[in-house]
Parts: sequence; C-alpha cells; structure tokens
Amino acid sequence: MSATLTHGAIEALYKGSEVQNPVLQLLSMRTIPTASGPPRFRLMMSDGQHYLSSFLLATQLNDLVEENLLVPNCMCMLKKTVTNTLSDGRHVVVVMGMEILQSAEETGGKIGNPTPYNTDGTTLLKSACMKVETLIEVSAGQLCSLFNFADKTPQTSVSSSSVSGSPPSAAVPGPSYKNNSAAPSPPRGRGRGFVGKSPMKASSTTFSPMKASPSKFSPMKPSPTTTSPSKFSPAKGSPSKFSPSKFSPMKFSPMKGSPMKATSSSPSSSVIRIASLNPYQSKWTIRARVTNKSNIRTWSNSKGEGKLFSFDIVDESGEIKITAFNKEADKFFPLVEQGQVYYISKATLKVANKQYTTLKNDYEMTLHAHSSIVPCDDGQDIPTVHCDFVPIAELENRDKDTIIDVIGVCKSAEDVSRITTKSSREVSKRALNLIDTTGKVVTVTLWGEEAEKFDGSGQPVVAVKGARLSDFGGRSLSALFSSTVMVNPDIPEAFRLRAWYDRTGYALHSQSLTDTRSAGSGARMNWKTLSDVKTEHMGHGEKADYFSCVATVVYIRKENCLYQACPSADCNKKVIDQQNGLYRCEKCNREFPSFKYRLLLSANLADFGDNQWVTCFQETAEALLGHSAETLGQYRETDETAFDEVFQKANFTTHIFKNRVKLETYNVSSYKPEHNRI
DNA sequence: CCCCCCCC
Ligand SMILES: [Zn+2]
Repeated sequence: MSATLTHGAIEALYKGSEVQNPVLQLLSMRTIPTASGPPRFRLMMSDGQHYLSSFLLATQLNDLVEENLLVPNCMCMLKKTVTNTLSDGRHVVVVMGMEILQSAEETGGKIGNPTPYNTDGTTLLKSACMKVETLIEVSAGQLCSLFNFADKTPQTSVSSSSVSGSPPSAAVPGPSYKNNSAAPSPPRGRGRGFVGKSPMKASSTTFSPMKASPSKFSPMKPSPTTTSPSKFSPAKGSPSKFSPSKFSPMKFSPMKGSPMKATSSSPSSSVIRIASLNPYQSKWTIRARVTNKSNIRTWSNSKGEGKLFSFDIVDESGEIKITAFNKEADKFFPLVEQGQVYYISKATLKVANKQYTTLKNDYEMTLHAHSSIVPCDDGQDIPTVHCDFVPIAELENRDKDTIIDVIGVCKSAEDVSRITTKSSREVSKRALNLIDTTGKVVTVTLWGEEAEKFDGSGQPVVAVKGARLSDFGGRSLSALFSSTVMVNPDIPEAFRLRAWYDRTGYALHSQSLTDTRSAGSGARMNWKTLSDVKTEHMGHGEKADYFSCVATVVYIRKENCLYQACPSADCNKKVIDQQNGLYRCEKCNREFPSFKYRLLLSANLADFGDNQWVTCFQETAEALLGHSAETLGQYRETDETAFDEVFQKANFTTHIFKNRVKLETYNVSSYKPEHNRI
C-alpha cells in the first residue's frame, strides 16, 4: 500500500471537525516529563501541507513507541482521536487509536514541505510547542489523571484494535475522528448482545423486578409523574430537544462555547450519548435511563472501608455503570430511581476493570460531590430493557461461564434456603425451573434478597438478564450481582410465553437440562463412611470435596459455641463488648446497643468405623441442638441447667450430615455439615 | 474507593 497524506487533516483535527481516518506523517516526537507513571509522548504530525505538535499519544499506545514502530517519518492513520480544549482555548489532539501504515524506511523522509499550522492567527511554531508543554501543568488535575486511569487498563479497545492494525471492526465503522465512536467491546467470553436493560419500562403492576432496592419495585409508567425534590428541579426548557442523534460529532469535541444556554437548572453542556463518553472530556451531559440499581452496601478491606451503591444506565447508544461512594451514596441513593430517565453530568469517567464488569463499556462512572443527576420527565424515547434471550434448548450449545439472558415460565421453584459459602458468608438461595417453548427446562438459582422475595405462585414468567451459565448438573444458570431478575416483565416475549404455557406448554412432557436428582434425593449424594473420607484423602485437592454420611454425635463442645455477633442484617462479625452497654463491630465500624447470638459449633461425629471433628455453622447447629441461637443465648444467660440439657439431649443423636471438606492449615480438616436430619 | 457472583 502506498499511503498518501490527508491534506487538511491537521486543521480538521485541531478544530475538532470530522475527518475520516486521516493519514499523517510523524515528523518528530518528544517525551514529556512526568512525575510518575508511564512516559507521555508528544507528536509533531504533518499532513503534507501543515504540521502541528499539539498531538499527545494516549498512553495505551505507548507500545508503538517502545516497539519502534512509531518513529519519525513513518506514516500513520489516526483511528481515534479526541480534541480537547483547555481553559485558555488552546487545543490538544489526544491520539487514542492509530495504525502504522508505512514504516519510516519505506517512506524515506519528510513528505512535501509542510509549514507550521496557524492555530490562532499568529504563525508561531514556538507557541504551538509551548502549548503542549504547559498543557500538562495547566490541566494536570484533568489530563494527567485521566491518562493515569487509562493506563491501568492496557486492553482497552483503543489499543487492542489499533495496535494490532486490524481493520476497523464493525463496531467502529467509519471515520476515525469520532469522539462519539462507541468504544468497541474487547473480545471477551462474557460478551452479551444487549444494549441495556431497564426492567422498569413496566407500565403495569404485573412487573416486579427483583433487585434489592425498594425503589425498583415501583412500576414505571411511560410518562412518569416525577416528584423530584426541589433541588433537583428538572430543566424547564425541555432540553430533550437536543436529542443526541441531532448532534454532529463536532459537537462532542471542543469544550468551550457550549451550544446550549446554561440556565441554573438545565444541563449546562451538550447532551451526548453514553457511547461517546471517555475520560478525556469532562463537560458533558448524558440523558439515560437507570437500570439495575443496587442497594447500599458496605465494604471493609485492607485499603479502607465505606459504603456504596451503583446502578447502570442505558441510552440508545449503550450502557455504563455508575457508582457512588460514602457521602455521595447517601446523597444520590434516594434520588436515583430504577427505570427513571435522568440528565447526568459532572461525574468522573474511569477505565472499567473488565475483570468485574459485564457491561459493554470500556469505562465506568463515579459520582462525586458536584455531580448532577436531574430527572428528565420526557424520556420515553430512551430505551428500556434490551435482552437477547437465548432459547433454553440452545443453552446446551453455549460455553460454560457465558453470560446470557434467559426467559421462561417458572414451572416450579424451591423454597428459599440459607447456605454458607466457602468464605463463611451466609446467603439465601432459591432455585427456579424455567421452561420455554423449546420444551426444555433449566434451573436458575437466585441469591440473597432476590431469592427471599421471589414468589413463584401462579407460575410467573421470569426473565433473567445477565445470568451465568454453569455446567453443574449438565447445564444450569446462576444469577449474578450484576443480573437483573424480572418477574412477569412487560415485554412481548413474556406475553408470548404466558400464552404458550397456559394453552399447551403446561401439559408438555418437558426435559430438563439440569440434572435435578440432586441434594437429598439420592443420585447426587456422595455417600461416604468417615473412614472413607480419610483413606480417600478427601479435601486434599485444590477444591473442597463434598460428602454425606450417617453419623452419631458423640461430643459437642458447648464452650465458646455461642458468640455475640453484629446485629446488622448481613454482618455476622463478632462484636467487642465495650462494657458500657455498647457492642462494637469492627467491620461496620460502629457501636450498637445490642448484638445477636450466633452459633459456631464444634462436634465430634462417629460412625461404625471412625470419628471426625466437624464444624457446624448457624443453621446446622440450630438444627442439631433443636433451638435457635437466640434461645440458647438466653438459656446461657439465665438458665444454665436448661442450657446444659440442650447439649445432653443432642448428644448421641444420629443424623444425615452433608459435609464440605477442605484441608486447611496443617492437619486440620474443616467439616461442615450443612444440613442434617435423623 | 467496590468487584461478594455464592450451594450442590
Ligand atoms: Zn457489623
């Protein structure tokens, strides 16, 4: 290929006008001193007529320099750029994607006789050079930090698609000058073909999405009557007429001189699409619908602690996750309503950690003190749920761990039960059996509140967006934290399924993809004697082993079997008695006037050939002892005889124990009977 | 700044 330079591209790029995949020649390159982090490269580029040194290489493209591909005189196609305007009006062109078309050797030298591009009426190369240098200092808070974010994720679409030199993918068609170019999804197994979801499109009360926050349960009407708090008074001037689709890409780039008049309450900058968001620009407003609002959750780890909630938003271009921490969590949680459309601005973009996200966006958003979320009362044009439902029969052909959307009639549902995870967290679970018109059934497991609140009576249609396919029992599904569970969603697929099931489906001799002969009914029980467990070295592998046994309790340690735990709902951490009527939870980092009792029981089990120490967590211990932890706590405080009696009664009782076994430090196995009965 | 995705 003999490349030709795109005359006029320098001016277009500098001004932020649209230009199709411009081809430029690199004339020179300089390293910009940085205090920390990877080096930054400033490029002087030529289009054969003009040259300009206001180009900055996004750091995810630094490889091109380090591998000596991007060297002076080479010719390159700029596939993704963003033109930023600094507060003083100067521009800088951030190169986020480029392809080397021709090496320096092949090109042979400088093409043409380009002159300095006149950026502001005075032709001064020197000033152009100065600009870029000061840029870093002047807007250090802005650009540098943004670069840092970008650097954390080497596999952004920008680097992966352009460094490899692959042709533009279908996801990024057309011009390279596109602030609004939707960041293409990197290849990943979890990819899903949906744009976004909003269960709350629901215009009828039959719709009840199952996600934690109470606000999610309020059905949305197509034209919601927003009762927004006064400080969030929606814009009066109907900003929605600035429909994103009417905006040319040009609008997305120069940041000064917003075309919109900013009033006190209306969005003060251009309404752009979610797909156009990137960390290099900060003055934007998006208009989008809230989906998947979470509850407020606390965390505590080595780096600190706090609380947060998150939600996803969707518009016609894509979706993005938004998180609010601590103060902002408290501030925005009550204002953000599932299904509602908002103008959102002044939030911080950062590169999303692909390890965690199932959303199709390379970035995610964090709200901060000055972020603005204003209800939009005429958001009917903003899409709601978009699911790519996979027919249940088709799940047989999908790979394990794929994230999929599924819909079916809930033929039957387990009762909710509590289980203890490997990390000793307790969680509720409930398995549903969904059937669709393929006549196949699959088991979907719901967790936590969704499991608790699920009501399977009346065999509702259930849709799960973003469930993970597992190979357990053949094929089964599990809801994730990021999943949305919708009961009787107001969507055509649901109506079709309802009609089908009520007419003929109910009588169908269905086949399950999930082997349901599990837990309790025999086939899946792994029966062992306590002696087997030892001779077979169960629990010595990487993963835990599971077995069931019939055994008799021969000893129960009643000392230390009860502890005083944090009273908050999902925190079972042991509290510290402050001796002043208050109990401190280190995890919640606060004191409570009360605690709850929890059981952690050490017992010795014996069968005809051997014996074994096991640990029984709360539910199992309560079943074994026949009393709640709370009752036992009362006994211990007030009636020691009654307390002792409980243990005596439980001793020498025989049960079926279901155990998890995993070798822990040195020779101590932790056996966890999770369920037992005589 | 989270990021738990669980159970058989
Ligand atoms: Zn606590």
